[in-house]
Amino acid sequence: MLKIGKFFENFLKQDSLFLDKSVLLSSYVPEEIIFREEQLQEVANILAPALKIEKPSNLFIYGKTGTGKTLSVRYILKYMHDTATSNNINLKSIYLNCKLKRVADTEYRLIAQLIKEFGQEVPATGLPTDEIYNIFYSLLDKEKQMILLVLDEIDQLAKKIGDEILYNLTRINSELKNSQICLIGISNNLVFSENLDPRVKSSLSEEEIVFPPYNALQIQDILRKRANIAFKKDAIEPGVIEKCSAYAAREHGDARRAINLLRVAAEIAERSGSTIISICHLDEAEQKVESDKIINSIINQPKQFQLILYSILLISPQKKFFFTGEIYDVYISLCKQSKLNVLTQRRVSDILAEFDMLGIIKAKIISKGRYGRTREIALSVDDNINLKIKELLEKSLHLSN
DNA sequence: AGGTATTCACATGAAACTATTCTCTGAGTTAGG
DNA sequence: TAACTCAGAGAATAGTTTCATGTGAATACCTGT
Repeated sequence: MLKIGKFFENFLKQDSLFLDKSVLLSSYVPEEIIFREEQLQEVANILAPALKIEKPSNLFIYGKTGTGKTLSVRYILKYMHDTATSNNINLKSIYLNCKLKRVADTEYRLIAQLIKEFGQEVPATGLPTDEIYNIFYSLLDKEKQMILLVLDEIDQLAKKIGDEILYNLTRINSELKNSQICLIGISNNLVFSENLDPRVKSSLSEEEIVFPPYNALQIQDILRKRANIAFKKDAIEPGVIEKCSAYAAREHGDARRAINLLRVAAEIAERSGSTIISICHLDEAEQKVESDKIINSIINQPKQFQLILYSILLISPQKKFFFTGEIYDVYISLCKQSKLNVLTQRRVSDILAEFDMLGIIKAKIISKGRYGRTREIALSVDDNINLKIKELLEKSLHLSN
């Protein structure tokens, strides 16, 4: 029996730290949600009329990432759904995440996705948008029903394609005879509705609820609660939970991040054969989470993006800050070398802005007075990740030296 | 010295273009009656 | 004549280019002392 065989043997023998890993995944909905009783009650109050097929007020929920918005809504919807089915009420709830690429990030696709929820398929392209609307309307109006439509990360949708679609959605009700639809918007962006068309704003946010961030103590409790279900007893070294929540609280009370961190730490601990999750595993996890996030976002980028990033990496050892023009020059020569076609500076500028959004670089727009205005760019990852990325890019772009 | 005006090197916006994928429609073609 | 094929028109979308306009402050250029 060879090494690998032995490895699997050991793997089987070694008992897992986990009792139930799914508890630490973001899809998990806990039995009870702590520190959100108030908000839950409010949401419930607002949506309750739906059970009597009376249209509830449209609802708008704000809060930063990891404050339990999505979780709470899903929780409420689940209970409403249960109540509805046991009382034979025709209530349907649809949850859509508007950020998901190729699912609900355009007007056409959003409606197409809704149609799909009603069990019909429409082609992904080829039909005019109003045709899609018509199909949707007739589908909706076939029977008397109440529909709760949850649009998660609705700010992304509005940012990308404008607020016209939201206006259309709010007006659906006046087109329908039998059904009624209630919109529940969820947004990470606290000022999102400020720059919305006033008509949309008033009808969309008839009710508003804000989810405040958790503080470090609350995150600790949340983590403990999950950890109790997820891990065996005494699998966690004291102090780990505290530190984990401190990481998350430092951001802005992002509970999802904290839970994720804990899961990764546990995985690392398990892989290293440890029977306990210790602080050092947590530190390692933090690094891994960070670098995974960045590396993942890079390998999914198209070639041109990668080439531009590679240009940045080429300059970066030489100085701390550099400017759009410098990167563009390097980029052009790289393009010539690898005979890719050259993008305009306009485009490169946009791509740099996207890198900034992704957190790969830190860009600040500065004015150098007589010498123009530009982005002052610095890499925001540390050197060892940096090297990894560079290797990765060289491989994927087939270039060396 | 102090105050304006210029000027650079991009940023930012809007519109238009390109290529790809897909539907729908109607003309032309084919096979069977 | 019904069924089939296939090209062409029209849509949606992503990625890009073209054209146009905006911008903050270091410098150049005045001005009056």
